[in-house]
Amino acid sequence: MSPTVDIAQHIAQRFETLTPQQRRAARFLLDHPTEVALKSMRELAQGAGVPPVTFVRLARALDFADYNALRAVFQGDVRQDRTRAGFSQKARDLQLRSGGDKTQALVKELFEAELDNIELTFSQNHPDQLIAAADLMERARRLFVLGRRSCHPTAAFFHYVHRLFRANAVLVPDGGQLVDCLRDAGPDDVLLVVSVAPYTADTVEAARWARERGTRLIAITDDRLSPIGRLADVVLMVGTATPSFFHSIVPMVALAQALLALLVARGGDAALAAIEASELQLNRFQVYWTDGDQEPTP
Amino acid sequence: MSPTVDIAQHIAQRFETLTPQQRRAARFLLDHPTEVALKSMRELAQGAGVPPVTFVRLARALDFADYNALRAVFQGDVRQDRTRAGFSQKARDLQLRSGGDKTQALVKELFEAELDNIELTFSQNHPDQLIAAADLMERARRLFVLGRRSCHPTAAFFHYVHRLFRANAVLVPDGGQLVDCLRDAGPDDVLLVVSVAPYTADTVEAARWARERGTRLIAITDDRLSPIGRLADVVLMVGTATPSFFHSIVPMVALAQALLALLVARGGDAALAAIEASELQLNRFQVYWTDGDQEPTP
DNA sequence: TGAAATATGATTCATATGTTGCGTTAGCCC
DNA sequence: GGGCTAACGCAACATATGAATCATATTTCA
Repeated sequence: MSPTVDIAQHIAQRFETLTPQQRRAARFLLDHPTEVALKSMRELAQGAGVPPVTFVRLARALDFADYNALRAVFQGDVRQDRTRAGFSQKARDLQLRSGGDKTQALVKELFEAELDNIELTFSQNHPDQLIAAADLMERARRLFVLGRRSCHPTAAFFHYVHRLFRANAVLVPDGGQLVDCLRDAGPDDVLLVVSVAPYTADTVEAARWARERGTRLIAITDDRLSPIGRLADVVLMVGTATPSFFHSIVPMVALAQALLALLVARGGDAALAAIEASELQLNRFQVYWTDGDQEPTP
Repeated sequence: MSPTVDIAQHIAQRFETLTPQQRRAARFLLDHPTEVALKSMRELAQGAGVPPVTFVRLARALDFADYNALRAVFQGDVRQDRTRAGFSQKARDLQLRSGGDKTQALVKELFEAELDNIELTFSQNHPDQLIAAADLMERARRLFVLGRRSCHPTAAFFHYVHRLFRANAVLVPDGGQLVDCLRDAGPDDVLLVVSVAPYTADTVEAARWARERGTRLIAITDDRLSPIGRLADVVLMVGTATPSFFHSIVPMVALAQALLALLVARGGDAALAAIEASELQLNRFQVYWTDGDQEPTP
């Protein structure tokens, strides 16, 4: 795990306790980790739009002896990344005909952005975090799955597949009042929430509600410091960048799929048996189209 | 190792002209490029076993204005490596390899499969096909969007975003009878259908129905020869391979997003104005959460 | 060998950096 | 509104840093 994750988690945990200016500085740290390693405090301060002293206070607030100790973490990351990753770059060429067309260029960019998103998603989330999420979900009495608006499809997909091998998932509908669904959520339950900026107000509310009730929270989100990221027991990060006007949900879907795969992989025979039963049922109800030369792919 | 190559070559060329102590310092630079970027001259001097001033003299001997200019080269390398290769593939490979865990291997495979899926998707679909699909949709009176079961989230997402800039899309609900929705579909309408094997029976039916009525058909599917692929005016191909037990919907989502981006890019000012109106409306209804200390990062 | 030229490192200096102290401001509770 | 606490930022401080100076050591060549 790139250790930036550690410091990021630490910052996220303490984020509530930080003062507004310190939060601004903290955001800057996470947004520009390399600069932190390289530049001086005063330079960073200028970039972040805060006085230098804020970084000193931030370091202390995060239990570092001094600012140098904090910076040392970021410098350590740089060293590690460089020694590990080496310096070469994977040559990636989407073999689009060199049309020179603007539209073709756009399409190419769109797809490269998705590749980057997936890469980013899987580098930002150490398998241990996925495993931690799977742990929580396995032990859950009920698993509420929540995603509003553009995030709802991801939640719905997760729920659909999840129900193939386990019956305790509840999909919170996209319309209507959340509280109707979450009213009796308790400490034995888990809430999987999917949300990226801009965060829908009721999703934030739901996260707080869950937190107050002791319900464990797993968040698929784009900002550790967002209200949802801060509250979550497990944060799974996604990048949403794209040349399009609308954020990408590809990384969320990819994460959701990875979680599902993990759950089944760990669920063993019971999960497999459940899946088999689901398939039988679907076949029995003639859900799928059949043809002479066609056979149902598993 | 990319741009460090430049400085390395430069040093190699001048190496003969350097004094013995400067050579020692120069060797140290090339052996520890990351440290040069991070540490102070004095610290390096200690590590290299030369007095600090040697680095100043070395910088001048290499035609740099001062030591800072020399160090800036190394810092630039760090930045470049991190932003571009940075957290990417190779680092991740090594990370995962170091664990040796089976679960980690699974996670790695899952993500690599998605990368392959995206690449495959974009190599299988020439931009012209996306453009053809966009053409059809633009001219459509109504645009029916259909996806059953696991493909429904993709359809729903497409519909949600599409409605932000155009009002003529109709999402066929996942439950219930298709015919209720498509009854009056005609030759001026377009049906966007998302379906991969195993094909749900009613999706196939819907495709036939549309075809009979003269409704144009755009298919996001995994097989050109499937009943849906055969009937479609435009086929957009997706790969769905994954080590998971369930097929991946990531490529469909990526395609859907690409289509949306194309539609907006071609929609011009009208589309942008519609999006703006949508945003205003959402803000007005206070859909999104707002925070005081939040500010747009530069 | 001896003188000139070069190389080297200790010392010093001006500046940059991280930190501290203190006065001011802003928010909050009674 | 008044009193209180927390937050903030300016200015001063001690230290660290890069560079200049100069004396000494080493090399070079007659």
